[in-house]
Amino acid sequence: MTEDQPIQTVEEIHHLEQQRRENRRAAEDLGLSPYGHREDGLYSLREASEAFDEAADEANKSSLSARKDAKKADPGLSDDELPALVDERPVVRVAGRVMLSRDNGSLVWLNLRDHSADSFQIAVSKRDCDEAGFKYAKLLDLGDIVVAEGPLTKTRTGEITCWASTLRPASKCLVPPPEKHAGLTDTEIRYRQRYLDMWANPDTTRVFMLRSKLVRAMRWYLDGLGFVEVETPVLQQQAGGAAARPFMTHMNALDIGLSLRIAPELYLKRLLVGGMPRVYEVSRNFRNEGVDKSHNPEFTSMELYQAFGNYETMREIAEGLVRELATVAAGERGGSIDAMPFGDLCVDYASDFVRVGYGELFEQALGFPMTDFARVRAEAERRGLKTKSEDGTAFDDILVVNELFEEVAERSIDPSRPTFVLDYPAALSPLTRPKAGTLDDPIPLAERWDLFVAGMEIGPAYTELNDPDIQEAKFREQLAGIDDEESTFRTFDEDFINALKVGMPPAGGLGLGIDRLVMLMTDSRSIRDVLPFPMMRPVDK
RNA sequence: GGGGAAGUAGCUCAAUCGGUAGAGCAUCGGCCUUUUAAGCCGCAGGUUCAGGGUUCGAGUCCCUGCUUCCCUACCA
Repeated sequence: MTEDQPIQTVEEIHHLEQQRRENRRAAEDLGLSPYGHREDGLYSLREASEAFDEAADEANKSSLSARKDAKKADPGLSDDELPALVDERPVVRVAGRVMLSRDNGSLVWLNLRDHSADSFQIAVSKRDCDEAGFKYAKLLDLGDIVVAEGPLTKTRTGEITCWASTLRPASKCLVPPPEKHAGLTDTEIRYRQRYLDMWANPDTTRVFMLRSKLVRAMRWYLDGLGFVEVETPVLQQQAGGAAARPFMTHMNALDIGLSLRIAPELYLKRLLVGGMPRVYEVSRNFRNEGVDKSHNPEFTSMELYQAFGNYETMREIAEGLVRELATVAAGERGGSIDAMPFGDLCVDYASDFVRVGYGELFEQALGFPMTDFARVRAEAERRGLKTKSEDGTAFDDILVVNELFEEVAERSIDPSRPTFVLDYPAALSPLTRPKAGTLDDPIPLAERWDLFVAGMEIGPAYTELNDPDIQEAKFREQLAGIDDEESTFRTFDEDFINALKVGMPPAGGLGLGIDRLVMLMTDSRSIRDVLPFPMMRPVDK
């Protein structure tokens, strides 16, 4: 095995990679280290642009032309006898990936890219750059990471440029880069080789940077409200807190089956029982379900619980929090929070969010009250919705109401106005406190809301149930298969019941989908665009 | 799950009715000290996603499979 073929044989290496390996070797022969070393005091490319000094550059240029004129007038003058050379130009050392190279023979122009700037120009001239640096400029490849050092000047066309006195490699790019103008558009390569996408398409990186800022802003906001961030188990013996198929795994030491969590809810509530008054968790959840442009098998939610709060408390927090995130995003991207672009929409986060009751919205959209079950059933059948289960038994009236609601009423919400839909039927939210005064109504209500933005469900909130007997009865009810509705629990968590028996204060709970919020704030239409590494089907080779 | 589109050189894309697979960029060789997708001259680069079928002949038509994207349904 030679140094040039550590893994593959020469025949298997693409000739473009082969060429790059040869160029790397040629740089080594110049005495340059192809993979670089520690660099202190590097300027970011943006900082380098900002460090440019117009006056110093002008002074340098006029002193140069004065010397030239003097030389022309009297060619016999020695350098010492010419007017003094003035050079107060700031000198910077920068690093970046080579995006473009224009070789004019004895002068090579490079455009570098880094995290701070998409393009910054370096001039490598035979006259002013050291010999190894100049030779290296001629044999570097697009995609290489380089370090350049030199004074800042402006070219004839007015572009701020680092006029290199030295140039050296910092890392080799052995892979042929995307086309320099059209760039990388193949979505499959963009997702599978995100590192390539990120430097070819700087907007991709900007989305991830903004995502980080948004999550930090969320933590800052909640900390300011007195919430404490906690971490609860990802590996659970029974995955509860939501209705979803979990990923299963196994622990060897204890020889037990474990699930990856589908929601942090039941553990966060245990902390309330233990006496923590306000807790939240930024939680990676895992659901063994399908993949599409708004679903990834692992996704991030933020759940919070506040002792002695209720769903109204949660509404105030959610509205303030979402508006805060919009403010951060608007500040970063430019624009204002009363018209945040999302696809064809402009979403208004500045005005008070819309609040509408479930029943109210139903009646507005359908034209008759949801308690008119005969019309509900007739309308559902007219629209071809499911009104009975596989074995022919008719769905409960309330399930049919909800089918219609999701089909018609949910779609009637103005997508450009964040909207809270309040007071869901209690039958649909078995783990929620019933709304006082509605117990004897034809459709008893629960203290729950859902927040919709741009047609997406961003998250629900509840006044939580803290009566252990009712909770236990609900658990058993669902386990018995009485309720087929999907948004229900399917596990019986005995220890959680015990925790409620110990006594949980009345509380409000809130869950927000972080990925979806980031989609809204970054104008991304697919969840894959806000996840650095979305789930992809493996490719066999 | 149902429907639609796509897959051709490293990248971005062409290829008319089924008739010799092309271009630009990148690479390689040459020229060039103020370029901006630099320019000029020249060379090279292909398992047309995979497998089967029809045909004298298939990138193109048919079948199967793989992958990606879009629409639709569902979990957030």
